[in-house]
Amino acid sequence: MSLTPSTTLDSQLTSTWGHTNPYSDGPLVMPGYTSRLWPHDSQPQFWSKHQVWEWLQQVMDIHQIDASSIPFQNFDMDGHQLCSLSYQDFIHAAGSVGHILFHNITELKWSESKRPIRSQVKKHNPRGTHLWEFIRDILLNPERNPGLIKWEDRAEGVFRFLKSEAVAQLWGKKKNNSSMTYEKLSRAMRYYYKREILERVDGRRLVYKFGRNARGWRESEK
DNA sequence: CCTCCCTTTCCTGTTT
DNA sequence: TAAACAGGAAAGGGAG
Repeated sequence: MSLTPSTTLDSQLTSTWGHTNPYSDGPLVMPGYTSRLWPHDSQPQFWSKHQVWEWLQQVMDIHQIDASSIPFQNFDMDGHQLCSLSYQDFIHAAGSVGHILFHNITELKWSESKRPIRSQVKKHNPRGTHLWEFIRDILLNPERNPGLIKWEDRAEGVFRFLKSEAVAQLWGKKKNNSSMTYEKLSRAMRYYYKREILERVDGRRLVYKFGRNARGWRESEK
């Protein structure tokens, strides 16, 4: 087996991710999906902006609501700000979805005071983020992931891998598998065609398109 | 212990 | 020629 020299990948990842502690500042590899939690993870008032965004994605997924239903930019705030919003604030920010969000965050605040470690965000997807969700989250965090994957057609959900091996290494890191390669990652991607999580894009290398069963990637409506 | 689901690994062949 | 793409086959492994 021949692999691209790891030094190349290391430098790609290092330049992309820097040396920040992945558990301290809006990690892409989400703490809620890994086995170890730290106390603040379950306390909404201590969430970072990224964690608020992560929570939004989760609630939308759980309720099978498309991400285009609410303007995510209205929730560009940290956990402290989120927790201070009134019911009316939620309705103003998210319309009919507002009451679902308000209910959810209220429950989280409540349950936190009784079972500090468990939160409902964690319960939903204990097996961890699936590959397509991992890819989606990279795409939705351009400021944290410059140059890994890029939208080709934002509205249609078409995207292209720019640093395929770097993404594979990152995926491997999340799965604690240092031997992950794009070759193997792409096989998993191809299985998504049948499930219509991805649609085939012919003739364009490293290009994929989200399918009807992929949720949470659409641009927010204005 | 078993089953289900989602990969992961490996492979052979094809295409760009 | 190297890198991607195509899928079959089978193993891995976590969750229930």
